[in-house]
Amino acid sequence: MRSIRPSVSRRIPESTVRRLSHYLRSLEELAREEGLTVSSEELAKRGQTTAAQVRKDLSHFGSFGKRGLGYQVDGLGRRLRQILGVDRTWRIALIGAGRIGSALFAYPDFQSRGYDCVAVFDADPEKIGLRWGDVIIQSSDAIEETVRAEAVELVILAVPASAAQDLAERSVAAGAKGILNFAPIRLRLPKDVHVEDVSLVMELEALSFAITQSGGVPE
Amino acid sequence: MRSIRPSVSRRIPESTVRRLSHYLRSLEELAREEGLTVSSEELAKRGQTTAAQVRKDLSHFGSFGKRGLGYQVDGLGRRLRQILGVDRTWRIALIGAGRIGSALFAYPDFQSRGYDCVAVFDADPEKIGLRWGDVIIQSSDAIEETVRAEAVELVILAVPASAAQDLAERSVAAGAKGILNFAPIRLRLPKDVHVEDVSLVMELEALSFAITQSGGVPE
DNA sequence: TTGTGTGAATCCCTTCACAGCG
DNA sequence: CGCTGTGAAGGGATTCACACAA
Repeated sequence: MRSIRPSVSRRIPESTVRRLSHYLRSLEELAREEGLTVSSEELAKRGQTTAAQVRKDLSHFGSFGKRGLGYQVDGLGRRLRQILGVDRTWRIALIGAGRIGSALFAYPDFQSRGYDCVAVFDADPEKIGLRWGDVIIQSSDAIEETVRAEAVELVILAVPASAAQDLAERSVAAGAKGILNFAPIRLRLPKDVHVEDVSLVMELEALSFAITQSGGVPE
Repeated sequence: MRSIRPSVSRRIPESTVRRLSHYLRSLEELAREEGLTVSSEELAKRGQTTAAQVRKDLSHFGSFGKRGLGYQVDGLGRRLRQILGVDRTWRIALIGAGRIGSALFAYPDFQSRGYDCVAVFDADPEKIGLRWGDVIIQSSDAIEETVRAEAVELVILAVPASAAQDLAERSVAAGAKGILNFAPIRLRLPKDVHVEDVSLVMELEALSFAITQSGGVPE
């Protein structure tokens, strides 16, 4: 039997993926309320984009709508979850049990959205051995072994910049395929490893720039 | 006297701003090490882009380099700080003193990069009155008054989605010009207010998508 | 000779407009 | 008639290539 997963030859830009996430979020809201179908118009309004954009985005993956009617809310939701790869559970590990790490660990949407944190690592001897929920914090030395043994696919890196590259490389060597990186450096990794950077400083600088440019700050 | 700030008529895309941040980061590293000049080549390598892109990005704001030589590290750094608007102190407020809020508050780069947190708000009566560093957590009811009185320009919103829109509107009404939004909703605000969204779920979904699409998941 | 600054060419994303299906 | 799906057009960002300055 052929693959049932909508996969695609054309390279899909990051911006499209972001919008797909938005559409999924909108569909989840709609499902909670009522409405069996949505139009691209309605999805566009909620996603802060245009109807044509919605249709084009979806068309990369197939024809999910009915002409004259719109899209079925639950049907499209299921397809989007398949497309985004969130119709399954992902095994993730958290590296860094500091402030950001602990905030992330407690983030309610992780578990509920199928991201199952199966390991936590930290370099601080004071933290090693502590129990967080179902997992016990391990030494960073155990990364290779545990990532491999637990079949961790995604790693959340919440450590200082100085440690990030090394820990990332070791995670990847042990089988991790994606990294959500909070450290303020650009990781150098094989190109088949996917990295998403979250840089608070950069976000703030983008705000500073926008406000400065828009003439709020004279002289 | 005319403005000394490099401001520009052409609309600068978000992606360019991101790269400018990267260049600044690279320049700071270079300044710590040695090297009085850098080439666009070198900046490109560190910023994960191309030399032509570096030159094009900078050319939007002026001619900062010397032909045959490159860019002066400290000089370009100063210009970039001006361009990004980080050659000054920004008064910010943190709304939401939960896990994410407290992690952000303690984030060392905030203070060191000129973001001065002058107020913290929370809705939880247990938290109101607590002292964090130099500030005392206030009730969310005080947002209008304090944002105005303290001349807060930037707000970091780290509250549940259900409260975000209201608190954002009130901050803006009191004078805030930019919002760094951690709540998983699209805020609807006047278009002269700048919003940057940080959505952990979306970042994870982007990773899931990339891994799924790159054929890691057969069948 | 080296490396910037920049028009021109290219590529890619978004928008348009409409054919076609329900 | 309503709304999707999609080729074509349009617009913006990136890349190319080279004149030119040090």
